[in-house]
Amino acid sequence: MSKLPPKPAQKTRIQHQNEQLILEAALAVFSAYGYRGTTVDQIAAKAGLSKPNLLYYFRRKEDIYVAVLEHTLTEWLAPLRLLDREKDPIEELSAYISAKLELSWRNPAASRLFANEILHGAPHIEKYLKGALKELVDEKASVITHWVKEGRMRPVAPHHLIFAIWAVTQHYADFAPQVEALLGPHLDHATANQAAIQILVQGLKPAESH
Amino acid sequence: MSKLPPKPAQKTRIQHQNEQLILEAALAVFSAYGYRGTTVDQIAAKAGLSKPNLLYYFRRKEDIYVAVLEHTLTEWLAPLRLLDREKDPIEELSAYISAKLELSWRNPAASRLFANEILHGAPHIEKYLKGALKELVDEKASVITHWVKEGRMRPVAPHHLIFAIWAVTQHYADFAPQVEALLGPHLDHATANQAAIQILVQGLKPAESH
DNA sequence: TCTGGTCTTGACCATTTGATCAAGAATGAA
DNA sequence: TTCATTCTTGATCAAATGGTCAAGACCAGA
Repeated sequence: MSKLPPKPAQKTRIQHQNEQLILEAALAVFSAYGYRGTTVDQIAAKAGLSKPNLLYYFRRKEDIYVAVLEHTLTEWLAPLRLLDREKDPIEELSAYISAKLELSWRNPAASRLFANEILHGAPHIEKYLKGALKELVDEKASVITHWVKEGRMRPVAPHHLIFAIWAVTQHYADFAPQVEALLGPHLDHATANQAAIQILVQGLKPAESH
Repeated sequence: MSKLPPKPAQKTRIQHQNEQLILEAALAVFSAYGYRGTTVDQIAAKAGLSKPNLLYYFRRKEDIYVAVLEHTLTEWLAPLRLLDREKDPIEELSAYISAKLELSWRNPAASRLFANEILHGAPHIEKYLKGALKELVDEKASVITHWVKEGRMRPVAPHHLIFAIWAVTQHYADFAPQVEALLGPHLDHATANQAAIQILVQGLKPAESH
């Protein structure tokens, strides 16, 4: 919650740099071991700082966690904002799936951090889920409903469609060890991308379109 | 790994009963707080035993965890075995999705325990993933390929289809706080079930079938 | 160079927690 | 009832861990 760094609203060069180091290290460690499984020492070591020095920037372990979590949420949700009701639903949803998959490949740690938080009851982001997130999702759900009404896609429960897209795309990050164990060396981003789009979107094309 | 309970292969009535209590309590606590977030005291309290007494049945905390995890895997995978290559693919896959969803509603703790384990690198079940699980999944993937070859369903990457089904169905257990926050009181099992089947399976119907 | 604020750290503390153990209580077969 | 085995627990320990603090090093503007 409180960032600590002393009085001045103005950040020092060193402050900026070290906070960045800490956030990057914390993301890696928290996402790998969970909140309770992570020690302040681990984060400090990964960031190349001493433990007291790290605690100079973030007074409590929880402050680091919250900072990393909030820092991640924005990026993670950005693609959803792009859904445009004026454009073609199939193309829009396909693009959204691709964007989410790209995030999973590029930053799996962020996905896992988020998954872990929710898996354990989302104690730090309850307000966010019921506030900003719900607002955005409800809006995009209405876009889907709009598409359905216009006959541009088959009827579907919009919220559940969004859940399905999230579930499938984040699965490749969150369950990576399982995916790799089962696909072996055959794991290919392009193939996964194509399969995900086909599975999730094929059935939504309006009846007359093929 | 090692179960401890002394020499006799024969289990006492009390042994059987207390081990059961412990496994149930451990599933609840581990799935809620993760491995590191769980204390032996918590499990003992939930099971109604003293800590030393609990450690009489399972020597180490990790032994309890492994026992619960293995105990869960079998049940969790059972529905997949039922996929029958001789029957209709759409009906078979729909039934599989329903069965998996039913598990998520009935035993979300098991789903979360499993998700947490994989999320953190699957350190305890690596062999299982690459062994028994891979074997089963490869076999069922070949069933899907068989269906495709016979033209009974559209071409699809079989492993990715299985991933998608897992992802969507388990999402309702693993991300329950998010689902509830976004659906509010509108969360309805039947609706979710219908939506999941439609989204995942609709696009797989062969072209001429509608 | 001087100086006030910023940054860094070794030493330390209190608490939590996994695990042990000896001693006693309960159990059940003969 | 007897008694060997199984079961239970209060007391205790060592290690891990989040967090503090005082003292010193460093930095940048005047």
